[in-house]
Amino acid sequence: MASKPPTRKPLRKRKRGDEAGPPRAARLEEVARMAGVSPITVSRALRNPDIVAEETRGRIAQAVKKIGYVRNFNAGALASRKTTTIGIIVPTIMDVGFAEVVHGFYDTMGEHNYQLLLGVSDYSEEVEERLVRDFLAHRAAGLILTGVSHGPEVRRMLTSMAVPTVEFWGLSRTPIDLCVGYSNADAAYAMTRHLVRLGYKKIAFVSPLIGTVMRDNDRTRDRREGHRKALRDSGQGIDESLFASGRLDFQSGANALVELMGKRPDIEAIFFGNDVMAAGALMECQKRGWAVPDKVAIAGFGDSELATVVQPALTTVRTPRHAMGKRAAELLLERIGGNTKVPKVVDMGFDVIQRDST
Amino acid sequence: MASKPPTRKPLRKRKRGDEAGPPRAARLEEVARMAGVSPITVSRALRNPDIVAEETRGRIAQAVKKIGYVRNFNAGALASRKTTTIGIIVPTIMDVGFAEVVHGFYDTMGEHNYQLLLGVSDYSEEVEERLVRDFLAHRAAGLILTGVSHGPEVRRMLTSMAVPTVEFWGLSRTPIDLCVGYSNADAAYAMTRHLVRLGYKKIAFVSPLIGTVMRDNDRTRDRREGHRKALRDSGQGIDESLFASGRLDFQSGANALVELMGKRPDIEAIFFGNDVMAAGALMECQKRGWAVPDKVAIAGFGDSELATVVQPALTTVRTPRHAMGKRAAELLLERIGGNTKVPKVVDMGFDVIQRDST
DNA sequence: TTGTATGCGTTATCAG
DNA sequence: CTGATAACGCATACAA
Repeated sequence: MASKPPTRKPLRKRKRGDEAGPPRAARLEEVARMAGVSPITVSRALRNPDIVAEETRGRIAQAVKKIGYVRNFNAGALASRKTTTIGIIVPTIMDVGFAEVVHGFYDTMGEHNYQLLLGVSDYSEEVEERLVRDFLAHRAAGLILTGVSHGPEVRRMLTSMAVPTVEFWGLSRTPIDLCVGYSNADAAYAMTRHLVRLGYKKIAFVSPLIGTVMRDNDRTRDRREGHRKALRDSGQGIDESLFASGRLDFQSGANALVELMGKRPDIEAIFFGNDVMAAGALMECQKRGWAVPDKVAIAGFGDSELATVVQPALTTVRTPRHAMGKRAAELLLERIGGNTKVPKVVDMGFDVIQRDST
Repeated sequence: MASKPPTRKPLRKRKRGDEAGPPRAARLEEVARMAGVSPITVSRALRNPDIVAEETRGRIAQAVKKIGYVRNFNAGALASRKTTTIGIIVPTIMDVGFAEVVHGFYDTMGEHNYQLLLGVSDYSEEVEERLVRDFLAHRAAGLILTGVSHGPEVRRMLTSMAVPTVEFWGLSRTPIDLCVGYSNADAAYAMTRHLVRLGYKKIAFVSPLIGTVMRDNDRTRDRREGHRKALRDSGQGIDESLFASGRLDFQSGANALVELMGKRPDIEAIFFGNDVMAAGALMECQKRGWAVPDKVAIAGFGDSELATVVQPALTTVRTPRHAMGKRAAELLLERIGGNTKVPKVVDMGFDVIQRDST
């Protein structure tokens, strides 16, 4: 009995999915058959049309449309070990500040045909770690993280898997990979110095608290510390009764105002760590007929749209939210493209905006 | 020469990735080897721990940790033809309304270990179609779309690929698959009837416009039509000079107020199609010393946080944003789970909230 | 410019 | 409860 050449096609025993089941999506092969080419040519026509003859491309396009073929990124990712998926993690999307960064980031990445996996950490490092793990399971081409403080496991995973990563909204001396933001401490410092220059003496500070279990975070802490340093550098002592905190919303801003003025009527200015709280306080002043800035000056942080609408317009710190997102995208794209000479830490700066509330 | 049994492992010619290249992520096989089991057992231990012996599971967990193994969803998706990825498309994330729906949706889906692909359409059907195609390429397990008006190709793709889909923020008589929302027309109708009941006669309406090229959308149109119908049903004629429109932001709300009152000083109430514009108008009234609601009453739409903070508090329509997102998630989960008896259209209702601005 | 052979890392299926 | 085998649908490497 003559030995046969090794069987090349081990006759598919068609075990899977050949019965009823859900309608199976079309494959490259079917498009190829209809267009009279090989699957790899279809693959090429879809990913890089230029390298396929125009006439061939036309037949393929027709077949694709007729069959209603939709690419399978999962199969592609497996074969190429590449994805066009980016993971971004923010503490919340209910804060327009984060939404604005996501927006800036999204626009730029979208132009380059990347898709965005959105993760919301609710200010929890534990949740963040789970999200990072999930995104890595998707083999995300890159990751964007909020802030510069992350769990050790997050850092380990990202480093060991060598995933391009950008941390935003802060400046880190030891970024996981890349970092784009501004110094929250310097920004708050600048505002307090500004208030001192305007002649205010008793300057209170209100820290916004967030999360389901109310707490602050690295950015908020940095702002408070910047404020304290400014007071010291201005020769003013630190008076703990001039510090308050509250949930990051309008009502808590109003409450903080009332609480502070209640126990320290000599307060001349209040610096809120967030525009929303400052706006809440401003409206409370209006209700009570307290003159701003004559009875008490009010400053915010963030320069949200509110700031120019409230009466009087709010003095605040403008942070580069949209620009941060955009820059993060640009850096990430460079990094994914293999450029190793991108700057590790990018300082986007900030501006103190003097308006009528101080 | 004795015939050998058929070679099972056709000696991998190790063509790919065996040289330098980036650090290759660990595979199931390596974990399996270290734990002394087969890869499929590791796979099972990771996906469904209960069906693996506790002792085995322990060894596997150890190996996973030591190696730093991270699952590969792409390979898993290919093999199982399933993903835990959901695509959600909203017109923008800068509007807290959409952010709130996403939030409600995200929380519920997150609990069930789904990941979210975020798409922003910028109110464009063309962009929406591209996003749907991308999400289908990811083989998303389900899709969430804003509104009930979509391009024909979107409907075709989703139907032919039989992807569980929920349209939210509207009620459709012919949903692509499922639909959860409320009637914008009825909601606006209810508000205008309410204003009429309060005794207002000349009631203006302001339509918010959105997108990079300013335009309205099905939801905004429905609100305006609801308002018109309410006027007709109240025996009032339609006076086109009582209609205005403007970009959806504070300033445009203020502008619309000024414009309307300028040309029609007899206006008694203005119904804004969005709270943000209404709040802008309210603040403008304050600046100008116009009494609200005595000189002019103001109503909004959406019941955003602002509504209770502005002075006077804003009469508005409360829409079930968070609940819509949550319900959409629940429906989608049922649908993905194979439940075919879920309701196709879910009406979440709305509430007219009477406050001090009317 | 197009095609052939092969592997990507996992899971469904069936057998034990 | 665990394992052997065969897909899953596509893209890389190389050849033509």
